[in-house]
Amino acid sequence: MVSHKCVEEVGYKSYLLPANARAPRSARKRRSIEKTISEDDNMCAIDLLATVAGHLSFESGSSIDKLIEDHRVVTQKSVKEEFLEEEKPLMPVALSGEDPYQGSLSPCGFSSVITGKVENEADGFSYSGGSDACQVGSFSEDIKPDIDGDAVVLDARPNVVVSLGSSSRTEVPSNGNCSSHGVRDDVNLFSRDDDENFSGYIHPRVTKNSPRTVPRIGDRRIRKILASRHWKGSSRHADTKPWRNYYLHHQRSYPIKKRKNFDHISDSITDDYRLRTKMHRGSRKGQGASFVASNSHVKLRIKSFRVPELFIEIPETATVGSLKRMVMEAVSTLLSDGHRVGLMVHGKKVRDDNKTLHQTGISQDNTHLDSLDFSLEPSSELPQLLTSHPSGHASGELLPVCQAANMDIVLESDNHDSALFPSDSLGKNNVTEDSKAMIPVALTELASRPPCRKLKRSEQQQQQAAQRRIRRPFSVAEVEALVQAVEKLGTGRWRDVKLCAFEDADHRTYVDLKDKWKTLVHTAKISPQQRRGEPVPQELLNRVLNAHGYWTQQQMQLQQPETQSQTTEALLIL
DNA sequence: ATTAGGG
DNA sequence: CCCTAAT
Repeated sequence: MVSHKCVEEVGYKSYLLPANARAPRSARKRRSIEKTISEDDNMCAIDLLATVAGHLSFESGSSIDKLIEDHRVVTQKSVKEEFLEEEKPLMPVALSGEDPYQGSLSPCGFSSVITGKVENEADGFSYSGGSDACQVGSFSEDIKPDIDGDAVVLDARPNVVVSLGSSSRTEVPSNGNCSSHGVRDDVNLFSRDDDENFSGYIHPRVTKNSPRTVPRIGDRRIRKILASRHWKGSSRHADTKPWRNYYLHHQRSYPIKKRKNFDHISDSITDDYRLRTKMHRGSRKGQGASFVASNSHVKLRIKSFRVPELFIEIPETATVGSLKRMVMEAVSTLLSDGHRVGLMVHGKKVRDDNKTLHQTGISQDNTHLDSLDFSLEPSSELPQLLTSHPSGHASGELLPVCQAANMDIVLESDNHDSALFPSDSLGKNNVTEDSKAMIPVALTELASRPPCRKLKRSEQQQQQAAQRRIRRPFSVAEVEALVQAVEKLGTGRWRDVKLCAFEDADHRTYVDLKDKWKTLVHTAKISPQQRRGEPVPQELLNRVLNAHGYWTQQQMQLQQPETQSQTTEALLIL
């Protein structure tokens, strides 16, 4: 969140000498930006997903390592907002833009639902949210996790599609029109590579000067980093109340636990691989492999992940790109924070984890498979409706959150990589045999294995070494706030800049601000054609240049004895 | 804990 | 963004 509280104090292009504002550090307010959290809890959901997805995707020769490695990998298909009138009071969206400071996003629902669909037709790829694709981004990095032991290497490109359903459904769809006598083996999540990176979205506190274009955020360097870097870090920027963050203006960071995820992928895939190896030798990578049906296994294709009731509040002056990023972050958070998987058969929850699939009615030769639903549920915490006022102060206050827009977010897995799936395996001829299942492990483990097992110490250490904060491009509003703060405070007092303009933006450290200023200065110096990401208004860049020039000069003069007249003169000029 | 600068 | 050295 960007605050402009220092703006009023100084006019445009007015600068203060550094000596003025510097307060003794002892007197400065301290804020604890980072909180500790149980790593295990935090990673439950994503670990689980990693496990599930790992199984599913590996089985079919693809991988979702990219998704797991960074769940921003999403393509948004269509967006439609619907607001429930019955749901009470407040207008869910600040359409007027008059109070852009209160924009927030929060999931309203208690649980999210993953809908498992069993499909056997090639047309199962149809989307539920309409046909007008609206891509907003994805990854393009080629991540190849190295897996020990069986040395399984994945290099497929996951393509995950997230869409906002065109209808607000509160019930778990049961996919009735999908015949279920057979299932394909192409349970896949893979990321569409459209050269647009994602990261969490920071809700702009000020939106009147919003950019006019859909932002393009790209940091190709990430590619290199992701591929080669050995990440280190700790459990910083964790938060046990993920949803609260949305009401706190997305101030928290959600580090991507890459290594951790890889570990789990490795584990699950390794297990899977071993299991499968027993059945079919020689199909290590699964690519193009024609799977031989095996008895008493259920093969499932999870087509969509349903995440109902994400609450999004955003000024109408915000950009489409902003909205997309908000949704993106919401989905990311949903995927990454402590959730467990629930299972429903024909709409009934299956609570007994010890039941066999067969006992539950999940078997290769029945018709229950078409109404098998997986749901994401909060794993431990109480309903994640904790929030706080937009002012960002008192935390833990309860707000009537559920007044809102009722939007469905469907995370649909899809597969367009025909190379991985020979056409004959997609055709109808193999239906019967396909129905006899591959994916032997995934479902079983979903139902029985504790998704979050205790990690060995070595694993934990590895996980801890995987922290990297998600990339959160500065919005124009944030840049504006930063520029104004620096105009006022100078370039050497990032802590004060933080306090002045980003006090409520916990995810923006003074180092971040310093770095951003650095890049801003650079951006301002290069030609517009070379700039990437959401375009920063030239006017802002000019101010960046001005301020930068001024303060660097100021710094010079501080080193060399300065005269009073010089100082005064500088002030007058600026 | 901050600052400054390279990676 | 991360990492480090130096305050």
